[in-house]
Amino acid sequence: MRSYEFYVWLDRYDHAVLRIGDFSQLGRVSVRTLRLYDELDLLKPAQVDKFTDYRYYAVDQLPRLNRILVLKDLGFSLDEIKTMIDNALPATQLEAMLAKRKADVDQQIRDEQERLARIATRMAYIAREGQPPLFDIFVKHIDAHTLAGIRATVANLDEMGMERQARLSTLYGALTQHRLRTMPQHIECALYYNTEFTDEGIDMELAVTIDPKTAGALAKDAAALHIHELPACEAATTVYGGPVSDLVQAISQLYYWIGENNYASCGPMRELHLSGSELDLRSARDLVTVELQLPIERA
Amino acid sequence: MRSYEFYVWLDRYDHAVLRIGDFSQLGRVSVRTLRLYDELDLLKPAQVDKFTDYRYYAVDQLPRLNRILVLKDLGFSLDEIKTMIDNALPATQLEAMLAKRKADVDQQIRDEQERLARIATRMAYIAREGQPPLFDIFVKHIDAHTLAGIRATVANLDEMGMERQARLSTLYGALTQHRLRTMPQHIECALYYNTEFTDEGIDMELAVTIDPKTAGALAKDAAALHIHELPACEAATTVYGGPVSDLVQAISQLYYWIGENNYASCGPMRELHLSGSELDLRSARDLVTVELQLPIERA
DNA sequence: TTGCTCCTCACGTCACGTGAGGTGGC
DNA sequence: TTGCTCCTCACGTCACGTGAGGTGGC
Repeated sequence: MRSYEFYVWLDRYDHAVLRIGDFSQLGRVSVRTLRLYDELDLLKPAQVDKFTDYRYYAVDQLPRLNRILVLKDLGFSLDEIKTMIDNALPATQLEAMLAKRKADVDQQIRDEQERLARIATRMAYIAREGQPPLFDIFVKHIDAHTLAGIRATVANLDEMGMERQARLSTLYGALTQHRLRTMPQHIECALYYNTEFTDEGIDMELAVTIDPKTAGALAKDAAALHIHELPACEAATTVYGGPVSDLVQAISQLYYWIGENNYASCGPMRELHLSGSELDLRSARDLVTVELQLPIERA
Repeated sequence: MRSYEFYVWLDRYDHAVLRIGDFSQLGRVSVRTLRLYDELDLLKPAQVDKFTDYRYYAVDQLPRLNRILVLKDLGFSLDEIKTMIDNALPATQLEAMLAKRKADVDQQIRDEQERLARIATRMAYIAREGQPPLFDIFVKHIDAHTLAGIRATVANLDEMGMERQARLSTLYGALTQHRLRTMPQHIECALYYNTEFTDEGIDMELAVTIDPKTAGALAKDAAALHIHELPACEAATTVYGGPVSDLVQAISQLYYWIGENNYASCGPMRELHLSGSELDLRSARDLVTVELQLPIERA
């Protein structure tokens, strides 16, 4: 064959040994990648020139390279691949690793599909309203809290403001009377027990978070107060900043959003007063910062 | 309210200004994250103590933080979020960005689903055979090549070896006779034109890659040779290393794999002789390294 | 000799987590 | 004064890409 006038592949790499550039082309990886795999002991060159440090690879190293690439493609890290290849793991262990990988990918697909719904919701909003949503809604985990509150039904929206301030006064009065020590960072909040948005017969509670350790004693002392545990939950939440009067928009947006994203509410909506007590409000045009939490579950 | 014996939230943060730790708890992000967002000008503290460099945040900065978190959750980078928030982009541009994001997520879901199939294939193999596959198969893009070859039908497997070596001799003879200069790294290969695996009436071609620039002249000169372009394609590929006699296992695995992963073959299978010319083989037990490429399309 | 290939650092990527080492605030 | 919180570096993450600066091979 040496007499042919064209270069036969074997002429150049007589013992089927390739320089790194040629091996990288055959294997469809970068030279940098081969150097990295060498360094990580994932794939060492068949030989290394002791004077020039040139790396030389044998063609029959391709299967090993391909095994690495396949496992990488399945989503394993180079570290995991090293374990899988070097230790010749038993089949059961390989199956376990693959099963784990499969579960992870399954989960990731579900996550991406939910993300897709959230993107679609936002796109629909902008298409409809011509601007980004005023309230950014997302799901987060809410820890359990212990509350001391006063629950009552308000006849309609007109009476809401007065009613609420009256209840709050009573609440704080009772707390003072019983010399209550709450959590250092207690938060004032309102709960809405109606299962959907309504403008009359509003069943609500005004409350503050209290130290669960004192809850037992308090329950006996202050019978007027509703002492109860608010369970931990997942909730669609948003922080509203603006005049009290427009808070209702945020609330309805929240209900709309959970519908779009395939959730259903599963508990009273919680309204946290972040910018101070509602007792300090003088007008519906006063600015407040309020966090809304709507407990949800998959519909 | 100051007279209450418990700490009211407003007592501590009189103007609803929080230290970084408290703001990070309210916003459900780490302190480190807030510092980063400060540095990136994504969310600057409402005020910074000029002596201590303490960062102080206002409660009404929560909506901005949440907007950042929501956009991050949709998959935007902090850089993109900065553009979206700072420049008050027009709705059309926001929609375009969201549409792009949606397309990306769509694609990612499809990718992950295909990955899932590949994982399942491998799991099934290991469950069935008790060991990882001998040949690692994956899909890659193959560029177009120009070939000079000799096509013939081989009656059955017994005659295969002799037939092939005879054809190859003819091929190399013709190339020599016409003083052909091929690509420096030309590769010898075999093509299988039967659309599925068969052991008789095998329609095949033995060929070498040639420089496309010389293909025209060659076609006139060497009428005995089949000069043609092998189109670019996607192919399921594997590199087989071992005795020639077991190569057939790799071939059948390849066909099995594409079925499992919902592909169909769409062209003749290509067999590249990586470890040298088939002419040098003396026995079916000789070791070879061969790359198999099976052109595919979605079934 | 001229290109071309190879070599070894070493920085950059992305969004933080995790110390180290030091200081302010109640 | 003692914890607790805050501060600023600065390294690590993961799998490479991309030069910089220098040398071997045909």
